[in-house]
Amino acid sequence: MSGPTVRDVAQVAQVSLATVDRVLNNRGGVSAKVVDRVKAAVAQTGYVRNLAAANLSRRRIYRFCFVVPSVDTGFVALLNAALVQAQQQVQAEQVLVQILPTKAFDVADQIAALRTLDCDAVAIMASEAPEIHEEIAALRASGVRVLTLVADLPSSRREAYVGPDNVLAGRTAAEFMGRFIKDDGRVLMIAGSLAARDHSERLLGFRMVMQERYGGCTLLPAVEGADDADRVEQIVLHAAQDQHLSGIYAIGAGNRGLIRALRTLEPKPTTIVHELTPTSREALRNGTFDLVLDQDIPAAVTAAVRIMRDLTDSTSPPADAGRIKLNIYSRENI
Amino acid sequence: MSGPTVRDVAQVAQVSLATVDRVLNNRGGVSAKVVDRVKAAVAQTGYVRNLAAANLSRRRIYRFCFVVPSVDTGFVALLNAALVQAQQQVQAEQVLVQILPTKAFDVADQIAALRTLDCDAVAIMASEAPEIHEEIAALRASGVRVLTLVADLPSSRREAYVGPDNVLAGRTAAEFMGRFIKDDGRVLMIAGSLAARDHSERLLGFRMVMQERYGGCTLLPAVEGADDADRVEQIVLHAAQDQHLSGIYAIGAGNRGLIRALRTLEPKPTTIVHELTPTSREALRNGTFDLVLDQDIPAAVTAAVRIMRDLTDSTSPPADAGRIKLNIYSRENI
DNA sequence: AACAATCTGATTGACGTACCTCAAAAACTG
DNA sequence: CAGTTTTTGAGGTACGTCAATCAGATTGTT
Repeated sequence: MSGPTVRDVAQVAQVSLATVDRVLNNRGGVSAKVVDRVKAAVAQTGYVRNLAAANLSRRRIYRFCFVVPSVDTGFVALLNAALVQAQQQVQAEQVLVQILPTKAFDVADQIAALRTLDCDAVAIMASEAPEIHEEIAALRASGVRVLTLVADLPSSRREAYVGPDNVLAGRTAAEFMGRFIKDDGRVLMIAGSLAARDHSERLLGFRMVMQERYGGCTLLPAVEGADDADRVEQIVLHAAQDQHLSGIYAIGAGNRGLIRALRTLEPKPTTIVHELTPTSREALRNGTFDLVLDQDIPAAVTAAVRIMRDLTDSTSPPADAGRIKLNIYSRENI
Repeated sequence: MSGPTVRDVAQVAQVSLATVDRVLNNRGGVSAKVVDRVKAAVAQTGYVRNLAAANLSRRRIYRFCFVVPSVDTGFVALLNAALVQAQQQVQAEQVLVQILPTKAFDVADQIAALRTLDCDAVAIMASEAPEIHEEIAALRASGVRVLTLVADLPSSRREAYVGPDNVLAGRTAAEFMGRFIKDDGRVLMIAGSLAARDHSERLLGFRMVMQERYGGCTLLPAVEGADDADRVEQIVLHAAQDQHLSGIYAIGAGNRGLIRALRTLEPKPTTIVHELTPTSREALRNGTFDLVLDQDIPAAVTAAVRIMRDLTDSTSPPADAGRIKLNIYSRENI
């Protein structure tokens, strides 16, 4: 009834259980001839390792850690919620997930957090800093698998990145901006920080497509909103005071300020923002925002856990495993 | 090192292993007092059933079946590919997935297929017909769990539906159609079949939003393309021969014909279609199509398998488990 | 031919849960 | 209080794999 087991493979290959085991878990000490015979038997019988039994026997416990900044934005709240949920989902599979909050933008605190780690793999959401790179290298050296989350550190020794393609996100935003705007006017871009790699990549993509295909629009110089609502509000009001704004592309957080500013503008600029939070969802529904680009956070967490497991097992994860899809939300499909 | 086991629970609750087992798998025959004590012990120790061990011990094999029409459209091809992939993914977890192709639109053949079934649960993609409803009822009566895939049969005795919210899909299409069209002109809607529930629901949603918010556009009466390329081509050419078309919403298959027709039209109507297939992807990339709405087929298959497992285990799946997200693709994010 | 080195077989005991039996204990029944 | 029913305990086997040991067989080398 059940699928073929190692016993069946052994029988077909005409070898002992021990030998099959040696081949399957490549423990070595088996002649090439026999290896081939066993592999052929695996193919012939259609044997697939019973994961449940394997994990049980191995009694492996995966210990994973997520290092995330603790700031009060909807995005981080969603991320934490997704992490807690993942925690519960995987605990039945002997996977322990630890969440380690760090002070945002505080490199020293992040380093300290990384030093306390005791786990098989860690996913880091951190800013770009040489010290962080060094710490990642140290972790790797001590056998911990490291991946970056949401914001990549490509030049570090991290082994994988889980998050969206931010250039593509920017390009997509531009494509819709260009099609939504009827009058060719001025477009304002607000980033959280130009030093944040994810933000600058989005800007880059946005600019590329706007210039390529929607040259009628005038791109104002990009401004930093520091993910702060008040700051964002001021920026928008200032940019709109002299002349009409046709479009706003808000890359970082601080959407509450953006909404406040938009209430005073008439006609309302076409507004595209990132991350589907309760705030942006409501703004989308009532027409304040025209489009929300969202990285699917639960999907990212799931992907991260899966990659961590693959890395820990030393089975290289699929190349595109970390690419998180970009979700596009209009007022109709939230 | 490892998490708490039944043994720990038994010790804390001051009962035997057998009693813990009776409580955990509610086999009955345990006094209320003791049940409470065991449950408290579970809570106290933080015991979580080790799924690997449980499945292993149970040696449960799930046998699931997908009944899908075998027509030569990109969508069905993608569905089959997703099914084959799912097949491989879950076989390590002792889940056997069988794929049963049926002749499309041939109710007798579909009935015959359903009669041959021997499995725990089945996902059906079938047309609406009283005989199918009866057959579903018969399956349910014999203990098979039944769910519908992609196209729902809400009035049947199916226990779940996996697929997108098609009204919402139509509404979303309309939202983007309205925003993309600059001149308020005539919009053509092509369905595969008006009798197909998914298609008619999309039409409904599309019409609602167009009339509600984009009243400037004129909606032509919906036409049936029968998922056939030549037929679709004729429809478009005919609709465009007298007067300019501003927009086309293509609901079913037959996109190759649509592309052929669009080549002859100048200026090109804003075109929104369903399903991201190699054909539609290419058309999106080169600007022939403006937007593609896609139901994530792999996600649907995964969701279906998960629901089948939940149903088979008699643990009711989450209410929204079958709702498949609608993916929106522009030329930039494919 | 003797020796080492390499390969292979046979066997065993976990891992944590499910499921079953049999007997003993406790709780009711009249 | 004897008899019945319900509740609990003790113990075993099985699931498929991993990991380890030890003995035996097959090679290759001098």
